[in-house]
Amino acid sequence: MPTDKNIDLTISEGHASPPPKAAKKILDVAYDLFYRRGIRAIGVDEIVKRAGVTKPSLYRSFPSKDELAASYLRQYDLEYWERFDEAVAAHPGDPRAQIKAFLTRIGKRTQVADYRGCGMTNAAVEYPDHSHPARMVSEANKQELRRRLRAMAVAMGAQDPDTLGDGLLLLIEGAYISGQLFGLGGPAQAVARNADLLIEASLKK
Amino acid sequence: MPTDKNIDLTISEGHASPPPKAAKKILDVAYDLFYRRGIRAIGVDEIVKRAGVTKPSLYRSFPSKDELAASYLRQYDLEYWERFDEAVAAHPGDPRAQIKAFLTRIGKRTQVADYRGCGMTNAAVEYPDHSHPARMVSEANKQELRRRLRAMAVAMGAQDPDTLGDGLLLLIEGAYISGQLFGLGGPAQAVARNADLLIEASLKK
DNA sequence: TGACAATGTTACCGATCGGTACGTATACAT
DNA sequence: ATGTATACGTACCGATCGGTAACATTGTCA
Repeated sequence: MPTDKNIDLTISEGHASPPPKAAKKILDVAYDLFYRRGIRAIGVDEIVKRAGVTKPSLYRSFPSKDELAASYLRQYDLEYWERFDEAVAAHPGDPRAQIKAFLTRIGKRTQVADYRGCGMTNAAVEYPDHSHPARMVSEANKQELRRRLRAMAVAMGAQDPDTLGDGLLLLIEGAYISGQLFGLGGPAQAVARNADLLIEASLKK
Repeated sequence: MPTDKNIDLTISEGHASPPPKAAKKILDVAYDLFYRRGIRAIGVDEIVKRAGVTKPSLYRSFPSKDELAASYLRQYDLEYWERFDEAVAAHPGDPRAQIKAFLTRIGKRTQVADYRGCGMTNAAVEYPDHSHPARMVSEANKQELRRRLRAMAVAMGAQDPDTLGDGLLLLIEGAYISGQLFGLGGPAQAVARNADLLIEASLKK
């Protein structure tokens, strides 16, 4: 079947053909609009208009709006773990400092006007149906987050690593949500402090 | 101006006229659909169909879909504080036990299939615009939650009550979100345990 | 019996939704 | 130059969106 839609947006290097420029523009615009205003709130017409392309161009690169939303989240996923790994790399062998660095960054990020939380979390709220393409990306991302946090709780020497890992996840999700709910001066700025208290209380004596 | 739409759904007692039956049916159905599937995902046509009424009936009782959504959240708000006050009343003068009771209940509630989190939180995610009627109800509810939690942190004798109150709020919001993200066996079941650890670590020595 | 308020009925509005049939322009290899 | 493939644009589709106009029907109370 020659109906292979070009979802793979890999930028071909050097001499190779630098293909679908439209697809990249579309995904960039969709990323911004979906994140800031919500997926359901944005129609494909607005996306193609802002991207300076036309609708058929969108549907040549993406099989549906739902799949475009999933692509947006896959991009979000990439950048999410980049940020996560930066915090980890900044404190080699010190998981507690890694967590603190990651949460301090989140806490800061929530303290800007019109902060919109986590794109993954938001997408899951918008699409309760577990079979929706966007939600599946979101759920996979969160499972991975849970896995990493629990592993770090083990490395920290927690009495009950699963409980601590999950507690950290709750604080993080709480920061994402309350960041967009309260705006400046909200509870999210206290996330790193509370996480550190929780860690301290969870270590083996 | 005689355009007083009947948003007040007070049930008149006894002999008084038991008016708008349609409005109640509409709000009940809207409540269920908005909560389970999301506000943006549900059209007014589906609401009136499931309620067994017609569209003009809806627009005689509610000025717009947005206002119907706000009414849904006002109802949600009422029931929310009912549940909160139940946990408080169960442990008079013992804020720590009150929190524990409230969070244990949340933790249990999240452990059912197709749990959909907090209607207030979800609405805020669906409507980033701060001027949207539904979002305004949601934000007011969360401000009140923050106020109460901080007051309870004071009553518990926390070293830094604002930080503890906000930490509890983060855990709660995290439970709402991860409850619907992870389904059974998710991190939300650990919310009460983590809250208690955090409280213990936050008290004056 | 008459008046009023609440609900129902039917039909409609313009706007927007996600998605597509089909013709055109451009690039490159031969 | 010509064929071939790929990318793009014009114009359109049916369905649904939130919302309304105009009128008929019902039940209640005076």
